[in-house]
Amino acid sequence: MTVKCTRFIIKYMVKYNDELLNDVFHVLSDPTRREIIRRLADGEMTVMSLAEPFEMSLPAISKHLKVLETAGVVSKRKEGTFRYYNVNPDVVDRAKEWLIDLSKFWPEQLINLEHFLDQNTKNR
Amino acid sequence: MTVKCTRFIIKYMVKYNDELLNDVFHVLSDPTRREIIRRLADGEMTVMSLAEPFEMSLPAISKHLKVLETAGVVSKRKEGTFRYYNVNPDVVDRAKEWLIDLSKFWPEQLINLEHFLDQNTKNR
DNA sequence: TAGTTAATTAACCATTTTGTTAAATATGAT
DNA sequence: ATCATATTTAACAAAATGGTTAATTAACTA
Repeated sequence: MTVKCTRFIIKYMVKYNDELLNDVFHVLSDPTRREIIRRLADGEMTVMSLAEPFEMSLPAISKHLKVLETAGVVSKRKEGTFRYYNVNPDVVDRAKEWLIDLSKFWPEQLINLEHFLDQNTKNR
Repeated sequence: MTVKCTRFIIKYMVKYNDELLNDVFHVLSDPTRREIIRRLADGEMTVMSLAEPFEMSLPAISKHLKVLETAGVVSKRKEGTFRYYNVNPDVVDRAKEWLIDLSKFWPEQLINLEHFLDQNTKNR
């Protein structure tokens, strides 16, 4: 089977898994992009309707969508002049899995809360 | 109870929860910082021992630790000339919770995998 | 006191990020 | 062909990021 490459494929079929995490976490560090992802979880949307609740310009949203697409977090489907964006849950879930795996190694929360309070009462 | 303020408290007691997520996800977008967090999950460490496996300079590590500390992801404890860094699991877990909450609204994975393949075979 | 060690800060630099406005592209409708 | 609509690209600017080396601070040690 031949697969026409998107940015996503080009970037991640070849390289380390690390970079996918870099990009997905970077995607998630912006509140606009988090909101876009949240809304796409309800189903595909056009750029215009995605942009509607935000105060920024359309090109700004377009750029965010490119960041999301490059990270593999969304993909798009053409229909006339419209682009319908979809989220790719499996890609976002890599970040979730990383965090879940990490938390398996947490020491008990209570001890750490203690530590934290110590930090914020005694020391600089 | 009076609490002497750290960067963390100053920043987040007052402001939106959104900013905590911005910062925690930003922290996680860097592989050096992810590795630091991973290693701190095994217990506290000094800057020197944290820096040891990395190829970058000590000040670079110091900066990463400040980013981590400002985001509330780690805190430190003084002992002589040493600073022992600890991870604050509860703060990292906010990111995990956000992703877990999000994934409750995912449509079924299969349908989205289909979508994804469509994207990468038919369209530009 | 002088020296050593651990860590941070300062000053700097290249690159990336995130927004802007204006122009370009592409599709559908008249 | 022309026009309107949806979206992207270009060109630009300010700020943030992530690294460097050199200098500074702080605590212990001889």
